[in-house]
This record gives sequence, structure tokens and C-alpha cells, in this order.
Amino acid sequence: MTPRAEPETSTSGDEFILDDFFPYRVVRLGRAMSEALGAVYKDEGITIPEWRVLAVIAQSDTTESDTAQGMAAQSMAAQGMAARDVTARTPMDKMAVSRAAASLEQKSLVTRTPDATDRRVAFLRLTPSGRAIHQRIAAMARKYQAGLLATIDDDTRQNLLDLLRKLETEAGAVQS
Amino acid sequence: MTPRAEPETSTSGDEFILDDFFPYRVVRLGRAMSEALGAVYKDEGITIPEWRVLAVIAQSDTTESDTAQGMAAQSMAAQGMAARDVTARTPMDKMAVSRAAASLEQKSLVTRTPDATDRRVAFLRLTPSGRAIHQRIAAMARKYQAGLLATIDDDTRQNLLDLLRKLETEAGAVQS
DNA sequence: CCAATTTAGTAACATATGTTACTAACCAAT
DNA sequence: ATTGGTTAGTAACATATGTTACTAAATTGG
Repeated sequence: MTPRAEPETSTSGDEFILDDFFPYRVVRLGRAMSEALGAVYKDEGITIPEWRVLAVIAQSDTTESDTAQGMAAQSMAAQGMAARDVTARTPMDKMAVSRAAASLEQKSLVTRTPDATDRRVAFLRLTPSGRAIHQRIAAMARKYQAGLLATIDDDTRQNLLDLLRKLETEAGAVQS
Repeated sequence: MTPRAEPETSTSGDEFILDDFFPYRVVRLGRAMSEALGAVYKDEGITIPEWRVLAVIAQSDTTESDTAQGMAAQSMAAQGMAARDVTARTPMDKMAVSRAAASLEQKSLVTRTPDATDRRVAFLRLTPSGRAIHQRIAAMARKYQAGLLATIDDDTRQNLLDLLRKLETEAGAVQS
């Protein structure tokens, strides 16, 4: 009896079923995906924080032999990106970024060029091998994501992403 | 120009936008929720792994003064749960469980009773204060989840949970 | 009964992550 | 210019997490 037709996520009830607890489920999924992807990073000899930094820097990297005459662009583009900007675009704190950047420099995947006008900051830029490794990992990551989301139709997928975004903004705001 | 009406998650394109990368988004959401909840755990003086162990043990704990005559139940019920079973019901490895259990015992939130028939295993059970702390945290956690999901209607919510489950089983299986 | 293997749990070490607080450089405002 | 505050980055320490390999106790199969 009692055929259990209740909604999932024990929002009500008295028992607390960890398995039905939404944040736990999300963390678990994240962990599962990270583990799967971890193999890729490890193959390339970098860690997840390093990969994140690499990926963020790469976005400000008007890749390859592009319009190199564009010094006029007042974004930062070819100049690279300061560590503080990486910190701002990532859930990492500045110490984590500092460590990852140091390690990436060590591996000759990024360079640090001191800013002439503010001697506290140094711009991070990809080296050619840094760019290469980034592209290899990005390709794998894209492939992984595509495989994962393959069975989900476009609408659902879009809804899912919207939900994620919405939840993320709420996550920190809700009363605990 | 190029008004950017593309689907999210750069499954195609050449640029890799970390922000649109699904696994990254999930991990970030998980982190945001964990941080919010972390305050609750910290208030109660326990860590996340400890909370997980507590929560799993609590499930095998025919709580309070319930149908206490049910000794016949061949599950494990009132006997507690072995560390290995906690390991099985959690994404933690046995070392993590061992540590968390040791710490919980230290804090007198669980007891370890050696199994008479297999001297390798010890059953973990909640102490009264362990049960109390579990209930307080569970209440907060439920409340948090409810607040978080409040703005999402039931159907969407159920779909979301189904998706999470589905993705989790796929996460490890997909080719990387 | 007694190797040979498996299992539960933990010790000991390595690595990673979080935290605090420091240094150096910049920015005001007087 | 000198002081007070802020910012970028890192050093140094504390804690947490992952990894390996061990101990002790079952279990299996002769």
C-alpha cells in the first residue's frame, strides 16, 4: 500500500532523504561531470583551476595571427588579461588564480608581462603551446557536452540552462 | 550586426566560452548552494562530509519513539549502519566516510557499536544529540530548498529533477 | 585445516584548497 | 609631499581531500 506518488524533493515530509535533496543532487552531478572531464585535463597535464584560467584568458585572446594591428582597441584584447580580471570572471578567489597562473607560467602555457603603467599588475597571455592545449581541451569539452546533451531536445536544453542561471542567482540570496 | 540569436552552450562555434559550458555551470551552481548551506552546517559545528554521513545514517534510523516493536524488520533499522553502507550511498570514498565518522563520534553525535558477528565492522548510530542536530539541519535544508525552488512550478521542477538524474547516469558514461 | 583472496577500516603521506595577513604599488585629499 | 586608505598579488600557515598501502578479520577453495 501507500504507492508513493509524491513529488520528489522532500520539501514537505518529516524524513530527510539526502538523495532527494536538490543541492546535493546538483553537486553530485557536477562532481560526476568533473571526474569525467578530469581525465581530459590530466592527459594534458593541467588541473581544473588551471584550465579555468586558461579558458578565461583565451577569451580575451584575439586568437592567433589575427588583426594584430589593432592596438587601438581599448578593451584589452591582445594585451592579455590581468589576474584580477580572471578572478572576476570565475568563482575562484584571487589566491587560487594566483596559484594557477604561477603554475601555468611554470609550464610555459602563459606569460606574464608587467603592466608599464601599474607595476602591481601583470598581463597574462597564452603562449603558442598554451593556445594549442586550450584548443585541444576545448574541443574535447565541447564534444563531451554535446554527447551529454545529445538526447535532450533544444527547448528542454534551453530551459535547463535558463533554470540553472536563475537558480544560481537565487542560490546565494535565499534565506537559509 | 551579427545579432547573436544562437542557442546557448557553445556546442558548435570555435570560441570556447567557459560561462556557457554546461558542466561548469552546474559546478558553479552547486558551489553557490553549498556555500549558502555551509553557513548552516558551520553554525552547527559540522562539515559537509559529516553532514552527509549524518543524513545517511539518519535514514536507517527508525527515528524516535516510532514503531519500536518492529525488531523483525530484516533491514538494519535500529542497529545502525556500517561505514561501508554509507560509502555505498554517497559519492564519498571509504576514507572520507571513515574520517567523517571518526569526527562525528568525537563530537558524540554518533556511536560505533562493533558488530558481534563480523569484528571488522562497526555500526554507526545517532546519539540523541546527533539526532537533534540532524533534525535542525534537515529543517533548514528543506527550507532552503523550498525557497530556492519556490518560483518554479511543479512540472518544471519535476522535469528538472528527472533531467538531473538522467544526466548523472550519463555523465560518467559519455565518451570524453 | 590452511594458504590465497577479498573486505572493512584506517594510518601515513602527498597534494590541494582555504585563510590570514603581508608587501608593494597606487590613489586621494589635504 | 605626507598620511590614510585601497588594490594586486603572494607568502605562510592551517585544514581538507585524495592516494597508497597497510592491518586485521572474514571468505574461498582446495
